[in-house]
Amino acid sequence: MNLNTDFVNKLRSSGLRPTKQRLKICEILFNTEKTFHFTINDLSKIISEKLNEKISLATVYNTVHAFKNKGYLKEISINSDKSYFDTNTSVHHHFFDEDTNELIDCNENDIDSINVKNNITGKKINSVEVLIKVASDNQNQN
Amino acid sequence: MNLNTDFVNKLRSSGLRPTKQRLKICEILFNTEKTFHFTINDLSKIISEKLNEKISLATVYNTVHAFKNKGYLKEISINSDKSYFDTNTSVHHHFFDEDTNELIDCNENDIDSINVKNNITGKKINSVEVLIKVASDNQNQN
DNA sequence: GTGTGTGCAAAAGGTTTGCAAGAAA
DNA sequence: TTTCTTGCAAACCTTTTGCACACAC
Repeated sequence: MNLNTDFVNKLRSSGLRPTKQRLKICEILFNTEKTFHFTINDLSKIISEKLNEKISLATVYNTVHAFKNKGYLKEISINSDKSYFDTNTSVHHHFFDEDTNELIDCNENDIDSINVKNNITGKKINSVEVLIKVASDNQNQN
Repeated sequence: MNLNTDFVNKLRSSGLRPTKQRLKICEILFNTEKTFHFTINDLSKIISEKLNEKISLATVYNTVHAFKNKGYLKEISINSDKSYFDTNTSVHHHFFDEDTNELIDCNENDIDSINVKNNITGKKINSVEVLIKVASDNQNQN
């Protein structure tokens, strides 16, 4: 299977050993045309549903963090009880639907690129994220 | 004391009973010239240091959430293990220093106002927040 | 064989909840 | 006296840790 070889190379090239578990997680995360958002919990469920085997939670956490550090995943800044990750690592922004807790990608043209005119001295900008919180039009939040 | 009366009115006008605990928390949060950022834990510490009495954690959580729902506080979207709140409820953006976990207000002129050209159908935009993550210039984040 | 990765269970940390006692209306 | 609020402890949930075993090289 070519894909598997691709993933093996991908992992190897970034110094991660291509273990069975990591390859399975690669398949789930990167073997789709569309990118998507997930929480660790989501991913854990997908693993146990799609594959008929279980990967330890600790390993899922390890792997996701390793992938994030290697730049294969992006963590999204939302104030939530859980962490959201994105398989789309390009610069883009998000809508967050407060009714459903759903994250939706912004199209590139939906927002002009952000120009940060002043930065903190001595620091380098790692990322600029825009989060647009939306909710049902007729909802009166307390 | 006038301030106290102000806070009593503020609370009453939004349907919150002006209890001793809520008034104390008002004093800490709103009786300063400068706005500031805090976590529940920060606030709890300030309470036990500044006042010589203790307010139960549950009450602090209750109060902060009540204030947030009434629009007296803003919750800031950061991906962090804790929630950050802001006594500055006007529209503004933030730097987040990943070295120190410090939140810093953007000046209004640092970023042009964001124009969201397309919204999700049937939803209303509640907020548009920009988070600029910065870190030390010579840091190599593995 | 050596070093890295996995899995389990336990621990940690922030937040929420249930309920009885207390305070405001 | 009725309703809202407080306080405590326990519960909850996500995430991290320690350690023994297994796997990759």
